[in-house]
Amino acid sequence: MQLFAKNGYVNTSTSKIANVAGVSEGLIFRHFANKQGLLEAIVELGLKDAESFVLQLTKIQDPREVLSVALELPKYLVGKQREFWKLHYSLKYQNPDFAKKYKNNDLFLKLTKVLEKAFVELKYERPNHEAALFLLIIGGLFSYLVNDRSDQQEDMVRFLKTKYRI
Amino acid sequence: MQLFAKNGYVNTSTSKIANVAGVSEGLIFRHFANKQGLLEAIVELGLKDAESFVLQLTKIQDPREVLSVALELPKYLVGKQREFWKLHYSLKYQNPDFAKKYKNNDLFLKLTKVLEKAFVELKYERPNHEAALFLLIIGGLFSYLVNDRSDQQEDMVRFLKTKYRI
DNA sequence: ACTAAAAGTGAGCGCTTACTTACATTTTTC
DNA sequence: GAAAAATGTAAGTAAGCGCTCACTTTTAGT
Repeated sequence: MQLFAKNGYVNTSTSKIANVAGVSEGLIFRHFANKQGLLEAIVELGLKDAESFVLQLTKIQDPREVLSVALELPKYLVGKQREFWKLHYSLKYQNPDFAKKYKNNDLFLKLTKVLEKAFVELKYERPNHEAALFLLIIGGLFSYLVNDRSDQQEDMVRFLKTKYRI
Repeated sequence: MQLFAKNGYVNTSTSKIANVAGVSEGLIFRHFANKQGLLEAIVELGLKDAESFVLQLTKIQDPREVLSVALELPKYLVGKQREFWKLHYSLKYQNPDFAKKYKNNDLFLKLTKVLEKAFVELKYERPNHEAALFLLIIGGLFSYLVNDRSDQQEDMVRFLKTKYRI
């Protein structure tokens, strides 16, 4: 994951991976059918964290709390698995197979529904649009962090919390 | 640009480029020092459009009109140069040289200042934060379009225009 | 018509790539 | 404790990569 995140999938050779991991190159191909298989195993592992975070969100009652915690999602996840999220963004625009698989992932769908419910309870006029906008903003916070602009991210989160009165 | 945008920089070989362009591979290296040089020439060309759009923005007087036109920026630019912006996003996470060069580009800086001025004139309480948020949202609209979700983009733009009362 | 520069060609070089294969060692199973 | 299965290795392989180079063709000025 470190190598893929740092140099990109295509620029990371299996020989380099084996070297850094301290095993022979052939072993990679015994455990995973091919290079893409290794990638998929890595991604699967990394997604588990995100899933458990969203699961926690669904259990929160207070809608303001839901929004507040959702705003912390980028910082929490990127802080915990920086390499994985860098990798995530690089793959999105680099690896067609990954992009396709990712679109079918229901993680963001779940998150949207939780946000929608919160905006309904807060009696916003158009909760589904508000949820979509909120998700878009969260995406922006992610890219702040992945691109090493955590100061801007902190500042923006603070501003958003006052703007949304949470 | 088409090939780079579709398959990524690393996955596009110079021989393929020459083949599609209908010239010999050697010619690429006579006109541009190397593969990276070809990329830079392509990017330079594509950025010109974006620059002229931002220049137009600076000439608009009415602050509401500034915001309204700024919201149309993604649709306008991606519509005009779809391949270029796909390429842009893929490079951002794939090509370190490009990412570095892009950070120093003052295009987004100019855009921020125009937005700040508009929010000052509209008497928003914290115009610089509002401008940063607006820019973040515009970035999200870009990624909608680049990832083939233009319906969502249209819908979101309409929602934002009512939300910002423009 | 001559000429020098510019534009274009394509074979091929050295190197790296993902992946295979033949073989050795360790672990599991009964 | 031996057979079987799983795990590991090292030395390959063919294909593809960016790039070079000796060469031919086209263009433009006198």
